[in-house]
Amino acid sequence: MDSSVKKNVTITDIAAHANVSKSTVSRVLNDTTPVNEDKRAAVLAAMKEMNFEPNIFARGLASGQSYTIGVVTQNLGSPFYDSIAQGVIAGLAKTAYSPLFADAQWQPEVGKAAVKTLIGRMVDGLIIVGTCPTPDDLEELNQNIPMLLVGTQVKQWPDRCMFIDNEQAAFEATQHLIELGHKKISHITGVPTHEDSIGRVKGYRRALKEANIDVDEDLIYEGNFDGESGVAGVETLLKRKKSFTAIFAANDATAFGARLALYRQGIRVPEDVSIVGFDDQTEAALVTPPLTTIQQPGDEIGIAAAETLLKIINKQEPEIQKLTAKLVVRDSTCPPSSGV
Amino acid sequence: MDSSVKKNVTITDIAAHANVSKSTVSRVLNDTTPVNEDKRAAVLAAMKEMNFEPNIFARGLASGQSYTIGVVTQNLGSPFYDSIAQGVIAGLAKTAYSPLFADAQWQPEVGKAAVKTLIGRMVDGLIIVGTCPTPDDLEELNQNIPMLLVGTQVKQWPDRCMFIDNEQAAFEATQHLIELGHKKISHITGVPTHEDSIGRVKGYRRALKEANIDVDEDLIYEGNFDGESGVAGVETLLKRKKSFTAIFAANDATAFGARLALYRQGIRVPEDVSIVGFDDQTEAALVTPPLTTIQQPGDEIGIAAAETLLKIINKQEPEIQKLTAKLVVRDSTCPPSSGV
DNA sequence: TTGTAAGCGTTATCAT
DNA sequence: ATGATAACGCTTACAA
Repeated sequence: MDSSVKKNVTITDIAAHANVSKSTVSRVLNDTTPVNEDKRAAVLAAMKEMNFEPNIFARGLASGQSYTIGVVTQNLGSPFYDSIAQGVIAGLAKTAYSPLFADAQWQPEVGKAAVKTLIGRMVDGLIIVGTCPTPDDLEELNQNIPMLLVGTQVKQWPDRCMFIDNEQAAFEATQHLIELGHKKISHITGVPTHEDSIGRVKGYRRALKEANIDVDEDLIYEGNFDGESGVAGVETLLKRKKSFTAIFAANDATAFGARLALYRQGIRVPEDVSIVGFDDQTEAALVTPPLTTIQQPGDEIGIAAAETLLKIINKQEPEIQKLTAKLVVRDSTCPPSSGV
Repeated sequence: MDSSVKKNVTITDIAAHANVSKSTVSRVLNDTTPVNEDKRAAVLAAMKEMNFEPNIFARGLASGQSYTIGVVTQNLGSPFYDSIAQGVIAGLAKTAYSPLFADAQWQPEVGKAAVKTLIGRMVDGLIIVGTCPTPDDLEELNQNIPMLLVGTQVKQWPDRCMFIDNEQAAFEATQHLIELGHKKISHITGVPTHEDSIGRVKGYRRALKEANIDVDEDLIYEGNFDGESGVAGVETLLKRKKSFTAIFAANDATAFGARLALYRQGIRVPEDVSIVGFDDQTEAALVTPPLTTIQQPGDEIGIAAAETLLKIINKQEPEIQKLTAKLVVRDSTCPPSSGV
């Protein structure tokens, strides 16, 4: 709690105080070479007494290490990605590393700039949440710096991606509906080009196929992961006059939107139409009716990502954990009745 | 799309390429001294061509500045605080500064450690989201480093806090209900000791008082800002057998919880009970019925905070903007009928 | 306006 | 095991 604004204490000061050379001080600081016990003690004492704190810039400049992890986020306010970011912060909290954030706004250009900034800041590794740089850029990156893609799947880098099996999860979501007796199941997709979305569509189709239910393309609506597309999806479906008794939405936001559109038409959930979402964001348990959804543990993913990246940085075996999503059944699904 | 992995480009390289000295390159980089237009152009061209990115450590070491802003967050997954954090990222995006995050988990101890880490990393300024260090710690901090508290109000530092007028906003929320004809209005509070919560309670009381409605203490339930407390609040209210026709919830999450509890009891919203929330988080517009709430622009607050802090750092006039919240009327409120 | 050169506080490479 | 000393990349007097 000393306030003095005097010059910062440097290893040179410590060296003088402990009667050793700068190098020795550096050695005890980094534990890189054996140092005699008495000298080490003297140095440690001096450091304590003088309240020494190493200058991270000098350190970084000289060593090339920054003890900083760059995190590229997508400022879409998506609760899932937010929770991943929070997880990364948590995962790094007890380590010597700190997370440095930059935002890509879902734009490859911006993402590229963000990465550039981060690299300019000499980050020791990169966690890219929700993709964004193009595969080419990624390829280039991956050779220069330890990197991990999180919350999404990029084919090119199976061992550098941390994601859940979207297809399988979507399969289970759809299967849940089928087991309840539904046959006319609609799917409102996410951004069609997004890997996650593609996987979920696949799972949906596979579940239907395995149950010998023909896929009716008119029951599939191409959305974009946000609430509005859920609203639009239901409105379109209704306009098409196709009857359906259930909806599998690509994520919770979409599910909320779909539920709202049904509400406006006086169509009951789940009595008339069942809904399954994807993400299990906080609100899923609070909406009416509480939403049956796929639980995707964003924070755990973030924590695991941080740990894994640190291992990669320290040249340990990467060991990508396979994170699993699971179905959480709440009140938005039930056996079909009339349908709509 | 050049891929070469060669050594990083330094100002020395740029200098050579542009036929000037290192100093000149530094000058155009920092805009600190006039430089001839042709040389400046040559330097700029070289920087672009060689894809130059200044090394932040070298810079920091030489100048004492880090071009880094420390951001202390509260990992509560609260959408409001998340959006502030996103806003800070956005506000810093186009500047030379980058945000360095650390998490305080709503614990003063952890917050203190977080701040220490950040300072050890020589951040040029500190943005503390949602408070956490104790006032004493803050006092000490404020003298050593430019600092801004965001999304909350701490009496001691009126000119270092960026927050909306909670009392006024709550007043308007309650007034809206009163104008619709409600007289028996319940309030489910946030964390009782939290400044924001205290302000909202005050606004609620003032609105009732100005309308000559007696405050019924039994209609006030002490919650804690999360969904569960909304559920518990309504259950308690119902158990107390006090009738009420409207609820003003301390935030949206609480409102969602309250709405769910009512739903479970078969009590309709808004026909039987109107609800007003606070925050206008994304889901507020998607729940059923869409929630009338106070719109608190988290991202704008974050952006403004970043800009303000930068001004403080650069010794310009602080000029704390007074950010305003406004009522967004949706479908969860209507004139009272029977009530419950 | 521009260039030279001396730091900034560490780490890393040599010898010793 | 320890100590000089040269980097690391940039800023900043000080000269010119």
